[in-house]
Amino acid sequence: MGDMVETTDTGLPRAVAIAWGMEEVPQRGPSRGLSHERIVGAAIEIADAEGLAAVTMQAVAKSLGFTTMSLYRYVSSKEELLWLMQDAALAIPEKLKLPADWREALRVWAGVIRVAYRSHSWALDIPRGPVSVLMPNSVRGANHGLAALRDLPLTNDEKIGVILVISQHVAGSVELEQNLADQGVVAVPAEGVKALSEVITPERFPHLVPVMESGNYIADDTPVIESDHGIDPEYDLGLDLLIAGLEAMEQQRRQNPVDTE
Amino acid sequence: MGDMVETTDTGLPRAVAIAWGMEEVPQRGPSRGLSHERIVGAAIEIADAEGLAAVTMQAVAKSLGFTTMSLYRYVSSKEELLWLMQDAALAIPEKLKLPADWREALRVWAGVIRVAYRSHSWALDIPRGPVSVLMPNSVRGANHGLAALRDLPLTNDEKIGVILVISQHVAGSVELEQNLADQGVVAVPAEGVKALSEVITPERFPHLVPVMESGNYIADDTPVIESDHGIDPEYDLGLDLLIAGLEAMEQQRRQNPVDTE
DNA sequence: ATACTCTGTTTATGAGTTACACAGATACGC
DNA sequence: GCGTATCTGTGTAACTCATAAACAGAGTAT
Repeated sequence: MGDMVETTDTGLPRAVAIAWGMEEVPQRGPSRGLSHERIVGAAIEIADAEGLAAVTMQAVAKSLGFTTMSLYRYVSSKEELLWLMQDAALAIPEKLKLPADWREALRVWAGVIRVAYRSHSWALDIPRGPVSVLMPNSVRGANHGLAALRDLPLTNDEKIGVILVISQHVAGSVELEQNLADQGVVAVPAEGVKALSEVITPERFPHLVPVMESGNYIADDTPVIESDHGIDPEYDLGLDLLIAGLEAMEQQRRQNPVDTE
Repeated sequence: MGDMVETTDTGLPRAVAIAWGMEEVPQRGPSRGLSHERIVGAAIEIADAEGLAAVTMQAVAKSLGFTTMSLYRYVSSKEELLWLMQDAALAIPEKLKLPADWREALRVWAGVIRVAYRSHSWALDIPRGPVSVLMPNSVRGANHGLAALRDLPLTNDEKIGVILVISQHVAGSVELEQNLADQGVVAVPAEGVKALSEVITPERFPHLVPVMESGNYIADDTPVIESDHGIDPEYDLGLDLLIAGLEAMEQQRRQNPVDTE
């Protein structure tokens, strides 16, 4: 179940209302010294510089020159702040010029999302749930994805499925990239490889061992060169496969039409 | 960069050594009252029952009838315990009978991974990084994935890419499912939908709005029936597309061979 | 003017990880 | 056998966090 999400009087999660600029600014009290924008901006700066774990209410408040508790006048919990950060970090342009060919369009779209994730990869550590889906940049992203798929003979549900799958692939590959990067490439020294080879034997893992030996699966000591063994190939491969799969589906649909409403 | 990972004298991360049963049991002191297995088991029980957030060193120790600090004789940090939990939760059988046809084999393989993830979905909240890759069940999974791809005309690097992409899809869809489930379906009441419709207009989001209106994208109030609107379709769609993409790639390779070593 | 409401602050609580020092248990070297 | 080094589980305590509660003052509506 999970704890309840703070909602406004419209029934929308507060984070959603804030992100869409729908929160009513109070009239009566003293004028405010802070704003959601400034708070979220400060939090993002910290996350960029020192990682999401360094984003504490105290750190954010301090960087703004306010006390910790003052933030709670703008945000009802840290979770809410994280949602606002996630949305703000994933900036997607409202207007996006997409190529006519759907393949190209999908590539451009995926690229835009990828750039957004990569520029603030900590945003992926914040759970994406029903709240995130209603946030402005998520909505913008979905709109563009559907635009790219416009001419494909798919049902609405299928189109939504496709953009979900693709954006998940993008998110997954960026996340992998990030995790490999910041767990600080565990270069296994020669002695470690020897120890492992006593449990990872060809008899127990007949398909894996040959691949490991021929490739750079385990980097024995040699510090993995970043640019060389990045996961761009993994991103490209996945996208290529998905697009090729869609082409096949398109072919099939053209021969065997389905009511796409 | 991230903090350093605790390693043994072989240079392997301690979690890896423990999981493979390579840690040397001390000789001299009093006999041990606990074991890694019992600790990890207790932690998993808690995670299953109350979620990963409920797994605190204190909770685990208490459920075993020991003090919090006693755990640190077995595990050098909470992070290490989490890695052990992740591996133990993702139990993959060492032997797995795969169909001859690679398409079927991939489906079976993906299904096995999916079942593992689903049975302890909190395991997905633990970052998968270079350490995870060396853990026994990860190695087992990779081995089976490569077995499924045995007959495809791909290079080793491509095969690794494919199993990465697929397992990422599986992980992503289970994670989505979990997040939707435990953020407790934010059913937006009618008033909220109305508020949203003032910012999510057909003019600003021409491709999205029609889809939303025709489908069940936003569930307005009506409590979403679990079984109905699950994300099985999303999982299936992604897997279908990837497999269709691989078929296309196979075709192309058979006509235009490449040295797959 | 007066009452109401909102501001930012101070203070305090409770949960969490983990360092450190201790008393006792156990096996190894002689 | 005996001492010694080593390992056990425990108690205490330091430190970091999120956040509840009460408060004094600022600004607006009546």
